[in-house]
This record gives sequence, structure tokens and C-alpha cells, in this order.
Amino acid sequence: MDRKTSPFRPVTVADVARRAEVSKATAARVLGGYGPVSEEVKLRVQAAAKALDYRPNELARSMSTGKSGTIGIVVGDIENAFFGIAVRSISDTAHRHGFNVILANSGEEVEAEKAALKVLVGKRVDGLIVTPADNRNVAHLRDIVRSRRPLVLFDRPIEGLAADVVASDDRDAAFAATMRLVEAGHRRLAYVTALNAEPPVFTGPEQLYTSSVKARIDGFLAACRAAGIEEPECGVCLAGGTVGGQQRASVERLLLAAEPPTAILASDSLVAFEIFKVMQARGLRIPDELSLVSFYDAEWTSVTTPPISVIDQPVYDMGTQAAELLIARINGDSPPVRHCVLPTRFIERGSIGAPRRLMAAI
Amino acid sequence: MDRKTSPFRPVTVADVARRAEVSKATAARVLGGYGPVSEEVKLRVQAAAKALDYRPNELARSMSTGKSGTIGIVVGDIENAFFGIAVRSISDTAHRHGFNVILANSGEEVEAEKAALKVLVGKRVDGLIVTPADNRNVAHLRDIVRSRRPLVLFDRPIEGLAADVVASDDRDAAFAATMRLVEAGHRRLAYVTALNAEPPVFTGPEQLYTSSVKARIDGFLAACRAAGIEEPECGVCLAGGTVGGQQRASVERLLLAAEPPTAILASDSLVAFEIFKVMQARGLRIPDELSLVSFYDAEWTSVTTPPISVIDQPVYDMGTQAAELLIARINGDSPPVRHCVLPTRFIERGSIGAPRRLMAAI
DNA sequence: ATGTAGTGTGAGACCGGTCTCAATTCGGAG
DNA sequence: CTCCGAATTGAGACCGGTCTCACACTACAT
Repeated sequence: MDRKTSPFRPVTVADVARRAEVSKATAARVLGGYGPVSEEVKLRVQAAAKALDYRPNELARSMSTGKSGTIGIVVGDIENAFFGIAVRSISDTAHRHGFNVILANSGEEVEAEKAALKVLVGKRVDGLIVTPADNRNVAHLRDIVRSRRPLVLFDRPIEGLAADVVASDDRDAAFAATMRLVEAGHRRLAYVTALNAEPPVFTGPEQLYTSSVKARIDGFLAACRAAGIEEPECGVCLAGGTVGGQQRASVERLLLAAEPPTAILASDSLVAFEIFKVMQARGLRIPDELSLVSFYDAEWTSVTTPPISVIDQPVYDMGTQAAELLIARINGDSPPVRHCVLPTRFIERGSIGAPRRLMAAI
Repeated sequence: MDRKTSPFRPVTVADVARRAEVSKATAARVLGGYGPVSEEVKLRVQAAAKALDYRPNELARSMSTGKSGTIGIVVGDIENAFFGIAVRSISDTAHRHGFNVILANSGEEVEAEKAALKVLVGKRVDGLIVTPADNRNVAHLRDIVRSRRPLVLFDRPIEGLAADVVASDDRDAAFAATMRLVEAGHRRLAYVTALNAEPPVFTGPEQLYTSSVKARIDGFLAACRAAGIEEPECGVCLAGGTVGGQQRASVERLLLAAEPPTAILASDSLVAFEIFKVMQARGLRIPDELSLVSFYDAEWTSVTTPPISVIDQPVYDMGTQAAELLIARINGDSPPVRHCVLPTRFIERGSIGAPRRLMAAI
């Protein structure tokens, strides 16, 4: 019972009620702002609350109302600017609607994602926004849907899961960007992503456990085929994560191969950065020796020499959209599942040129 | 009573107990993993829990234990990579110790900070990590300290507040970097920060409401004075925030003045980026026409031409440190208030040269 | 005077856990 | 065979709010 005797015990409605000489129920009505109370009593309670510096216990409140006023976000990696902005946007929108945000980082690991979800559900969040780390392992997400807790998938749709989705037009964007490279004369194209595979070679789309990446590669391959390029699958490079320099090694292997690609489409700004760094270190020039296009308009892409052409994803809008869909559902809306695809924008800068061999021929 | 009749009503210990044919208390002992239980009963309860897909309600748990297993973070701007990494680091460390994280963004506004703190305290977080937006307005932080809730100030110390602090050696770092510029021959130096002031001119340190910036400017001025530079205060530029292009305008005014500085020390990577962009747009070259040094080793600074020299702050370590101090206190440690100052590292790249006038004289 | 509607208030159940304490069971010592 | 203590278990209070319901009291129509 030390909690009761400690001088730092938080003030409760009962304390306020006692001081204002009313019942706990009445004090609660004033403090919670719900029932009918006479003006006189209201003032007395408010004065008592102020005098005692009363702070409502949201946990207790959530307990009885069943609503926590909180939404949970699970992202792959907050350190990644893409997710940083998404979180910012979601949290802005949430606050605007009176919700708070609990953040969890999955580090792109399903197990961590499961654990995070467990905690968030334990904390009884009113809804969830998740970027699923692995679309082959979604039983836990299915559980969420089954339990009727509002869920929005961010950036990565999952087929056959009855949840709202907010994503960008990955396939089309990749298709268009690849076409752009093909039109510049490239025939040896590579698509580089951070995904893992053992062995690290692309053998088929069933390997691709991140749905947005899958869509992009799909677009990339389709464009290559449309251009009559043979075996474009050989150009898909699963470079692995940043830990332990694995990604850098893959990129070096790719760029220093006997017949290196003349153009690369990078799946995110982090691999693109790695590619840029390797090229810089090896003295390879853009766009003379390699054309480069990356997904996501990261800060750095606009200040390099030359600046990098990118596929700009409307991350902030995606976050806002996701939060709004979620909050609408939390507030009782229950339309059929929606799938929002936001358009990307191609930003042409200076990183696309004609392939070297072609130049030599001129 | 719809909560009771709904088929989606969450499963409670009572439900599990009923199915396992034991008392609620016994079921709770198994599920909560505390009291003594016979092996046989334990298995029966666990089986029942699994069959019903029981998920403990952390809110209820927190209610009775008084601990939420959650720490609150209030940062100025998650979109800023500096804070992104800090959040990542804090959240990694927290999870390692079995804590969760609730994130709030103050947008560098005290009022938002106050509101965030109110919510976090309402949610009964076990401790708080805050980057105070304004060191002239800290009554709310004082309240936290008074209520005995563990609090760690991140990056920005506040004088006279009995809370642990984790920061970097801002004053020394600024002093050393300024000295480096002075040694390169510069006499017209500027320090550019995102702080606001009306009018936007530096009149004295009492204007500086962010303590880390204050320390840096202090170091900058001290170095200038040590070098015999007169009225170095004139070089302090309070450029304002990024909204509405105010910052860009300030930077342009500074660079296009009749007697522009020959070297700039940028207070963070965001203003530095703005400066770089303006220079690029105006065709000003680094380091020929202006030497530039920035706080924080942002991604982009290493890939520009030339790359930018920076003062590298050990953000990840700072976050880890902060989380560890906090968690130690939450777990009952109560040593006197600690002030951790982590060392920065100067990374020399290619953005420092001799001032133009000097070059002309050669 | 009686009925009736409406307003403000208090008593106490409830949310879903934890935890105290008393009751029950069982084994072994005396 | 009886008694003591350890090991389990159950009943119920408690955390700090919300919310239902009953009751007292006023006001106005019948």
C-alpha cells in the first residue's frame, strides 16, 4: 500500500471529489465532461482539481471506455527518411484528429513485427498502420483483421487480406522509368533492391517478399520485355541488407562484372546511395559510364553532381491518407475495403545518358 | 452491454479460467507468470488460453501494477534525420530492456510540447526523454521533475533543472570548427541557425532559446574573439524556420550581401542544405567563394562536390545513453543528476578553403 | 391535491488485470 | 493417529476511471 501513502501518489477523481465535497460520480462528470452538472458544482470541482493539480489517468479511462485514443504504427526502419516522413505525416494527422501514436520498428523482420503487433494489441490501440515486412508470413495480420481492429497497410499491399491499403503506383512507375532508360538506348539494365535471397540470385517473383518491390520488378521486367530485351531477369539484383557490408559487396560485384549494366533502377534511396558511393570510390562516372534512377526523392539525390533522376513518391500524402482511412474506420465508418494508389512523379535530373558502348559507336 | 455480447469481445482471464475450470486468480497467476501453480493446472490454463487466443490487456495490467512499461519521447521533428536516428536508437535500447516507446512530435513548439507531455503523463509512461523546444519556458518540465517521473533531456541541457542530460560537446565543437576556419584565413565568418527572432538579428545570447545552439554560438563567438575578429556577433544569422521560405530568404540575403561572409558554420544539416542549395542556384562555388562546415554528418554531405566538412555528432550513442540512463532510473536507481557530454568528431572533407580575397592577393 | 416530467446528485457495478489473505489439501514428523 | 507446515487454490478487494440506475427535488399541468 505504499502507493496510497506516498506523497507523490497521483491525484484521483476521488481526491478531487472529497475536496469539493461532492460524490465521486459528480466529480467524474465534471472532469470527464459528460453528465449534467449544475454550474455551481462544476466550478467547485474545477477549483478543487486545479488546487490539487489533478491529471486524469488515461489508462483507467481507456479501461472503462474501451478506446485508447491511440493508433499503432509499425514501420520497417524509422532511420530511413521514407518512413521518417511517413511517421511524421501519420502522427500529424492523428493529432489533428485527437489521436496519439505508438511507434514500433520491425527492422524489416517478421518476428519483430509480430512481437510489436502483440504489444500494440495488448495496449489496445484503436487501430494499426503497418508496413508488412514479409508478404509470405501474414498470419498475425490476418488475426488483426479477424479481431475487427482497423488496419491499414502502408506502401505494401497484401493480396487476399481484407485491409485498406495505401500505396504508390509502383508497377507503372517502374515500367515508365525503365522505358525511359530503354529509350535512352540502354539494353543492359539492372534493378537493384535490398531484399535478401539465398543464393543471392533472382529466380522468380515468388522470392520477392515485399509486395511493393515485387510490383516494381514486375514493371521493370515488363518494360524490358516490351523493348525486346532478352532474359531481363538476369538484371535483377537482390543485394541484401546494409548490415555487414553485404549490400556493398553485391553492388561492387555487379558494377565490376565483366559485362556490367549500363543503367540501374534502384529500388530505394538507400541502395541508390550505396551504388553512388561505390561508383564514387571506383571513379565511375554518372551518366557516362552508368545511368542511375532511384525510387524516392531523397534529400541527397538533388545535390550530387550530376543530380540523380528519381521516382518521387508522395510519402507525406500517403501517410495522411493512411491515417485518415484508419481514423474513419475507428470512428465507425465501415465501407468495403479500399485500395488507394497514389501517383508517383518522375523527376528528371542529370543521371540518365546514352550507354557507353553506344557513345563509342558514334 | 454490447461489449459483453459481441462475438469480438476480447478474451479475458475470467474466460480462460472458466474454460480451464480454475479460479480467476489461478488463471491470472499462470498467465501473468507470478504466483505458485501446480504443473498440471499450469498446463490446463495454458491450453485454454491458447484455445481461446487470449491476449493480455496491458492497460488493465498497468492499472494495477502502476507501471506501463512504456517510455515517452518528445522530439522537435522526426523528419529530421538527426531525430530519426535518435528515435531509432532510443527505441532499440528500450525494446532491449523490455520497454515500449510512445512518440510525440513537438514541431519545436512549446505549446505542442506541453500538450504532448500532458498526454504522455496521462498515459502514465514510466519515464520521458525530451528535447526541450524552448529553454525559456520549462515550467511543464519542472512539473515532471517535481512529480518524480524520470526525465532525461536530450541534446539540450536546461540550467537549473534537476534532470539527467545527454548532449554533445557543442561549445567545444563549435570553437574548434571556427578555429579551423580562422586558420584557413577567414575573418568574415557567419554562424547560421534555424532559430527565430523578431527582428531577425542577433542581439544577445538571451535570444537563444535552444540551449545546444546557444552553446554553439558561444563557442563560435569565443573562437572569433580569440582570433581577434571584431564584432563577431554580426555574423550570427537567425534564419528562421523552413516554412514559407523564410529561411531560404535569410540565407539569400546573407550570401548576396555587399560584404558576404567567406565562411559559414551551419547549426544543423537542414540549414546547411538550404545554404548549399542557394549557392548551387546562384552558381557560387565551394570552397572557392565560400567555405562551409555543418553540424551533423547528414547523408548528403558526403556525396556533394565537394563533400562538406562536418562536425559529426554521435547521435546513435546519445540515444542509447539517454535510454539507458532513463531505464536505470525507472528501475529504481537514484544517483545524483548526471550530465553526459559525448564527444563530437570533426570530419574534414573538401568544403574548406582560403577566403577569396586572400586568394586574389596571392 | 395528485400526477408527471425533468434535473441534479449519489451509490455502486464495471472494465481486466494484480495481489492479499484465508481456506484447503497433503506429506511427514512425533 | 494427530498435529504442523508447506504448497496450492479460491474469494474478493483494488487500481481510477465511466456509466447505469435509483432517488430527491422542483415545476408545471390536471
